[in-house]
Amino acid sequence: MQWQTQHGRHDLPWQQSPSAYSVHVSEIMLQQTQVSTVIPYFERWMQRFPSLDALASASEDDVMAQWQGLGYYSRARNLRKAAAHVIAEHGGEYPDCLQALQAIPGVGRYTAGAIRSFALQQYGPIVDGNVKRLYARLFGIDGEPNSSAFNRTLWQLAEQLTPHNASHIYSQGVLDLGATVCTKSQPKCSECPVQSECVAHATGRIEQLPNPKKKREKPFRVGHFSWHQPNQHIHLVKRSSPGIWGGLWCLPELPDAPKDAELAGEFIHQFTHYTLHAKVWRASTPQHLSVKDDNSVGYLATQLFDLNQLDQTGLPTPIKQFIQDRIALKRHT
DNA sequence: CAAACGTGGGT
DNA sequence: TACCCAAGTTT
Repeated sequence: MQWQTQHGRHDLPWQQSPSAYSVHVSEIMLQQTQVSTVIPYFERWMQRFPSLDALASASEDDVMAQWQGLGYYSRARNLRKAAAHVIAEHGGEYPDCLQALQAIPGVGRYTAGAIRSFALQQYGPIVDGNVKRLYARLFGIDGEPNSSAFNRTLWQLAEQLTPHNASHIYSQGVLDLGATVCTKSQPKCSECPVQSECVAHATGRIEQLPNPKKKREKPFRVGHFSWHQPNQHIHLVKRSSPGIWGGLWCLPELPDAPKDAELAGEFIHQFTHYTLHAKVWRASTPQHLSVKDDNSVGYLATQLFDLNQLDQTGLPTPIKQFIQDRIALKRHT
């Protein structure tokens, strides 16, 4: 806690006059996403949706457009649902017990602890990637990453070590220590306040802890999309959720390559769990059919968008990129 | 419990 | 280039 006060981070946007709402928003955005990526999104979000009420009364399309590019879009859909939930179930005031916090859509054990700590300044243990790395090294914990046994051990440590007074300073401390000193590669052990107590440092196992995750092979998938562009408009469909890019507007996805169609373009996109080879086919008529997640075909909301106002529409990043590249290309030829 | 769920930064 | 993985949650 002393280290946190002297060397921790204090100037992040969500640390300035934090409310339960702003802490909630920042914590959801920060899930699996780096601080530097989140900062501009957080600032725009708080401008556009400054309060729980503003968010609850916004349309899903508005919310998705603000989230566009951040990824893991269920976070945005859940955040909007969460605003309605807190208003309906708690009269617009965040609950303070961990169990009630975890009942909020999109809020799991980590985020519940973070809201307790950072917004309510109450006892709120947290375990995230930073904390796992820090504790695994400090206490020399081997174990399959993300196994229940490994997680159980870490949460138990967090619950024991987190103080009941000024919990927020401790929680921010372990977060910042993991993020800035006990880093994945080339940790700054000479700057670490607990170096003398660190099992991994004493036994020369910094590089081995936490244990590496076993990697799975990444499948390769082909996706077919249709391109229908009548006079400066582009035909898009709203994707269903759950499923990849759920809630975003996208080129209609086809079950197969259409017969006798002309290829408008193609691109490769890397997801965490698979590689997508997208082929985009010219269509003279709009395609209302779309492939759903389970490979079934359904009808989705469909709309023509002015090519000049795609900025205010939530599209998957590679699809938006493809459209913009193609428009620019056409302008030159 | 494994797998789904996005995108981009760092080495 | 090819990985790893980042303030995780849900199914």
